[in-house]
Amino acid sequence: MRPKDENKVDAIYSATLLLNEQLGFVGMTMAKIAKEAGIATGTLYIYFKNKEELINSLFLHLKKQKARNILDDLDLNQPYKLLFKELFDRSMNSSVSNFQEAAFLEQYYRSPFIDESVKAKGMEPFMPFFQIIEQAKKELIVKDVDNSYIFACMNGILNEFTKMVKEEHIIWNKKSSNIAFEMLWDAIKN
Amino acid sequence: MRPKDENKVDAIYSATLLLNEQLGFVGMTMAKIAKEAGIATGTLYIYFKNKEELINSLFLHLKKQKARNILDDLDLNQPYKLLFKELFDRSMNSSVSNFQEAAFLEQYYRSPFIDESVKAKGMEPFMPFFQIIEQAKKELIVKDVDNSYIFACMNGILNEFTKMVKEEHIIWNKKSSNIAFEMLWDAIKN
DNA sequence: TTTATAAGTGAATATAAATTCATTATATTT
DNA sequence: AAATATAATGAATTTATATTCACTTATAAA
Repeated sequence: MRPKDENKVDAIYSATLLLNEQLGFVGMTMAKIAKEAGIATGTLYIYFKNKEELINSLFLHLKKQKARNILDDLDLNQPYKLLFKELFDRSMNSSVSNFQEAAFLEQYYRSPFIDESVKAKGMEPFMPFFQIIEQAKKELIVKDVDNSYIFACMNGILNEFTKMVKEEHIIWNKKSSNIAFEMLWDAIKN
Repeated sequence: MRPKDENKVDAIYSATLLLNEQLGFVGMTMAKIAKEAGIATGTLYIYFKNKEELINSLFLHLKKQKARNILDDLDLNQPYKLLFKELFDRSMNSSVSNFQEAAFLEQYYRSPFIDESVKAKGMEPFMPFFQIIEQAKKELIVKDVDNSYIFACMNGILNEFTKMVKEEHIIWNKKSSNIAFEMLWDAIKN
């Protein structure tokens, strides 16, 4: 027998992300994905049943990767402000160095390919993050508002700063990340 | 002669927005748009040269509409915090009651249909808004940081709250809008 | 009324994309 | 080294979508 070349999955994912960044889901055809990945069109169908499955697999892959980037080896025994700064920096670094992810998610969430159960599964790796917010609220560090509000502020600010950095309206370095974080912290701190 | 029925343009825009909301640009075909608008496919091509032109026209239409919603008859002679609250409420009301707009823009900005000159033209109606921020910074009301930072915070928080409201994680009323605004204000105030 | 002109139609055509499949190439196993 | 199972290929097929066009209908002007 001949084994599958698991590098190909990565190549396919990369190609898909690149094409999405450039042209969105509309411009992302199976033929172009294959060409960009350096394989034949038919080979795509050896690794994925069809386009829908390819897209949903990539979605889960990105979610898991992001959760790892943000949560792996996180030191929980530090003052909350530092902990949130750490989370903020990790999120920004992950988003900025992997901007294609955000671009992909935007398209995914409003596409005919989306699978609601897959979407829900994508949240699972982030559970520890929600627990941190809960705990910070209990200890009166963070505003006593519904989780959604905290979440909206963090996510919203993160998303927009990522875009600003990507569009080169902001240079991302220690100074700018401190300014940005202080704004976020002011928004959510008690 | 027979005149064009200008109501049809509105019907086409509405149909396009609805389809985009449901299925994104991928699921938005000319045949479906026509059917949803209650006209024949061919009629679309009387009002718009092709799909690209339809999409770019709709983009400009939405931008102008939003600028009107936010800026028309704005009372500039009030304390800055109230002025920003007014802007925040108007933006949220406009976004929430017209969520399809945000969904459309998300897809538009990363599609093969985008026309950079049209995109730039879409910013024009918002110039007065930028001037308000500038002035508030001069008067030391708002943090003395680059405009992009202020903008990222406002936009980010607005976007995320809109999504939260749309996904029914937050109910939008006087109370919740006050909480949300206080978070935003804390983020940008000096 | 009649006529001229453009709107409106939807089936037909052209184009493009997803998927299949007969065939070839390659890595394991015996 | 031969046999075998699966990966890989890319042209052919199927399916979907944008656009056109011959024709019909509605309206304004004559």
